[in-house]
Amino acid sequence: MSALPLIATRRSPVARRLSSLATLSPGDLAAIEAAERAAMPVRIRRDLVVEKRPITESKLIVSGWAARVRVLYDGRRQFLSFLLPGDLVGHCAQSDPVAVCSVVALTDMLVTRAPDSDGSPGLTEAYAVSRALDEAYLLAQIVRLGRYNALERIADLILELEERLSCARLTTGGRFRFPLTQETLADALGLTSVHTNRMLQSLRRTGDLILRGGEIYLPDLAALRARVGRLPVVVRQA
Amino acid sequence: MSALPLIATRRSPVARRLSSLATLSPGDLAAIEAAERAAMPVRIRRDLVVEKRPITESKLIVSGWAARVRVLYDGRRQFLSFLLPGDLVGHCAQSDPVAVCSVVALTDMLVTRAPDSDGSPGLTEAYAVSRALDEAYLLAQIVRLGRYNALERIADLILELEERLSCARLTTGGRFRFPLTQETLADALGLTSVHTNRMLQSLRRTGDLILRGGEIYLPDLAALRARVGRLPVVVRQA
DNA sequence: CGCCTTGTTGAGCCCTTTCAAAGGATGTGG
DNA sequence: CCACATCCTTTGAAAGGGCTCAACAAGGCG
Repeated sequence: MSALPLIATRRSPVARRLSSLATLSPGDLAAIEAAERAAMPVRIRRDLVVEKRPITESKLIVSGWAARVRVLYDGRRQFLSFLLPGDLVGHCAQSDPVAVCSVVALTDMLVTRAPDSDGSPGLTEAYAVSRALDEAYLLAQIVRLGRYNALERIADLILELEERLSCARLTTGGRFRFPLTQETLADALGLTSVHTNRMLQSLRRTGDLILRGGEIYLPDLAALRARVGRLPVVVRQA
Repeated sequence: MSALPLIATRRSPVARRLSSLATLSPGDLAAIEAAERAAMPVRIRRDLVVEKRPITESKLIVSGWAARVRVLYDGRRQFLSFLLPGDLVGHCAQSDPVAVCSVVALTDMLVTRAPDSDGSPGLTEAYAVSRALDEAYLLAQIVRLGRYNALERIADLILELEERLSCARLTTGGRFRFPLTQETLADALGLTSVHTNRMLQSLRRTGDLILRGGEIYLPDLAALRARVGRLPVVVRQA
């Protein structure tokens, strides 16, 4: 216990994100650490959840990216949201729930069972806030698809990912790992990969975005936010 | 109590919808009826919820239509979802929640405070399922905007509304009240009202849809569903 | 080194938007 | 019961954003 400050600096991305959502007790953090040690690997392109199948447990992403996805009868594909380290998968209050969409790993991942929140006000609140954020990001996705043009969609989504990764301290000054292919990006943004490619080039030409070796660098976050009118997502009172 | 069957036939749309989500006790139904008697009127175009303001209570729609909405800095508007009789507004598990979008009345409405679910397994489950459905309809909206063309968007949304209104028995054989203007429809579907108008005409010409005097009639639900590949939304095991 | 996935580029087309303007409803007050 | 205002629907013409369909380059991996 005397080493708490030291331990704090060693916290994992998952612990950092959940801590940013609610005040967690030492016991909560210990439970998170234990869960992380028990994490299981999931390979890229594997399904974490399959649409229409019963949901058994709530999972927690330790590392790697996943996405909620729907595939239409004719092969068209739409990513609904991205799932990042510290995000919950399949958290749900009702009995006998059924998955309303699939969840697929976009990278190799580590996934664990989410620590039980019973009896922990901190985890209960963190999970509730996490759910509220999930919903807020779904709404943001709807606005992007409904009312943003291609360039705005790309910029806004990338800014959102930066914002979310920041909660887990997975960014440094507008720079972060970006494992999405242009086709994946396109299927999230309701565009074709060809057009996504051209718009990314446009953002690069204007110097708004530098994308190289699976890493993104946004030199001027504030300017880019202003350009697409982006406000940070807030779900609770300061 | 001896008159239960009679009472059952008199159930309100709200009671019918909530009953379709979970098994409700006579006490639950009584609480719903009491809430309905205490309903307050809300005039068309009034806000039920304002974005960024704290959420105080959970509301229940007794009659009329509303919509969750976001307005961009430049005036562009996007409806996120429609709220129909029996739907909950502002239901939320975390502490100090803030509204992530506004909710505006699309018609004159009656709205009441949602009966407290503490101590009622039936209402607790009904609310949980209602939330799960809300999310499922958000996902459906994302797919519509991301991967459907204009005609498919319109048809799919109208089919969804039919499906949802059916839970409250507010439809009869593919016929139901439809109070949306074409501009509202357009702002929900990420289209312009001009194009929405033309696509509606197209659906009328092909006989898929009859729209007159604020009422819609879908002569062949099954055929229309097949045409847009629509499956019913399911969130729990049968 | 060769395969396979991912990224890039060009040209033409089409769905949807934009910008007007007119036509119909609906409701209110005189 | 008509006049008038307002909101909603309808129509036309032209432009544009994003798509389609290739084909080719480049990069990672076994």
